Amino acid sequence: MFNFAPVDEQLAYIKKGSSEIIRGSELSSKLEKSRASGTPLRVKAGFDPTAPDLHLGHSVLLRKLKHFQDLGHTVIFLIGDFTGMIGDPTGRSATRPPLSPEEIMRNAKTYMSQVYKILDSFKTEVRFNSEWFNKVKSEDWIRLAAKVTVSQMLEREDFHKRFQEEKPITMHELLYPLAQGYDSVALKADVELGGTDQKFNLLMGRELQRAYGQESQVVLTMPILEGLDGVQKMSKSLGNAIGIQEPPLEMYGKIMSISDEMMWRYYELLTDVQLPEIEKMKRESHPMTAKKHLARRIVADFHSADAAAKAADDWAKQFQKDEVPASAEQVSVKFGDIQWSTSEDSAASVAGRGQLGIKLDRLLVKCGLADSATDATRKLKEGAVKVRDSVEHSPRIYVAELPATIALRVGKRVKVAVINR
RNA sequence: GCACAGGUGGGUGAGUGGUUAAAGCCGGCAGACUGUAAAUCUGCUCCUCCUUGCGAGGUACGGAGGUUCGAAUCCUCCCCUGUGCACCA
Repeated sequence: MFNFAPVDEQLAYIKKGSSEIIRGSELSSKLEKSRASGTPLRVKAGFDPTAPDLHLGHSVLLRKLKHFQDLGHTVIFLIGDFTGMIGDPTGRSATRPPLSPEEIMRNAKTYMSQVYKILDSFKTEVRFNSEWFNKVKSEDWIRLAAKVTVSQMLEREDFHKRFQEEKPITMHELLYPLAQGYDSVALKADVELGGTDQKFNLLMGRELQRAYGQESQVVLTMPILEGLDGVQKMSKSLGNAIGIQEPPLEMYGKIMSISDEMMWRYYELLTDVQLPEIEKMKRESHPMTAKKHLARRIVADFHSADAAAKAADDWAKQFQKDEVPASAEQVSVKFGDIQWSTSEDSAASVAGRGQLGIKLDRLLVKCGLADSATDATRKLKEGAVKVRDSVEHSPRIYVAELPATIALRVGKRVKVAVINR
């Protein structure tokens, strides 16, 4: 039997960094009971199966789940493969095509390989909500839907707002909170974690559990981490995310690019550094030093201390010293795709010099440094492109022989093109 | 089903027959500045091609047709969204 820590110790650990606990008193009594009976609490968190690329925003929640594991409780990692068909209507409503069982399994695997960077795989119960929803009959849905009123549903901020603004709300979206709430019933969850934006759905779980004669779960919300812009929530689709699988240098660089103000929030939500220590750094450290420390710390969490040290080094080269970092991404390009040989005379003049003509705009596109040839041309005009450390305006360059290695830079981004026959 | 109001570039939102590839703002990118950033200032922000030019072409204002020398702008039909009406007659 697991020897649970005293309840107030557990409470303090759980509360740290969390946004809201509904209700604290219920959590205490659940912990009390759990400790007395030696039964771990069932702590649930649901995840969407369509977005298997986790980022630091997700890790805020995962870290809290880990805390529960540390305390000896059972974490249920719920993959919403059924609810994924609806798609949480938060924000834009885009109907998603149902995933095939194979896709779901594949996504689940990708998920877990990432999740276990934070969670303890031995203490995690992975479930899919299709497990029970596939058995639910039409009449069960009606019974379920009968438990909640329309006005209750419209209390949800997102629905309310769209209703007010005369924007579309489809029926199936209303099913989402219902389904998520029912998950808690099916799992007999004691606690459910989610972002503050999930509050409504989480509360629906409480409501439904009560309606189905269960003790209501405790709802624990975590703050939503802002992305690189420091304003909007971190999300892959907003393009302001730091993925937990990103290479060390990229991860390090992105963390360094957040604002000084945001850095403290990241400290708070993404590291185990204690608040007093954070306050001390705020007063005494140079912001850049503190940020480097943060970046290094987070990279070390997802990669290794060595990788983090190397990333720090490379970053300094790339951004501070204007050099090409050792781990700059290499892109291999076929000469045939970028050669300059359309007109006879130019080919001759090139041949005359014994050099090979390369169309820079295409090369930039191939390397992912420009969106299109037109875009590349613009960037060249702007003087944003550096080839082998010097600014290049001309759309073509020459190399003496193949294979050739060329360091390309557009703004702060650096890539190394390896050109082959 | 009927009536009314809408559907414009990544997002907002102007634009009601002709220098409109489409204002302004936001976002994004780049340059200067710097401590990586933030702030500020400046430039850019549909695609293709090249002789890189205040170049040439091609696409673009829900969809399809039409009127016109010329349409995001007018007409027709269709699709989509929202609102109201609906029963008691």
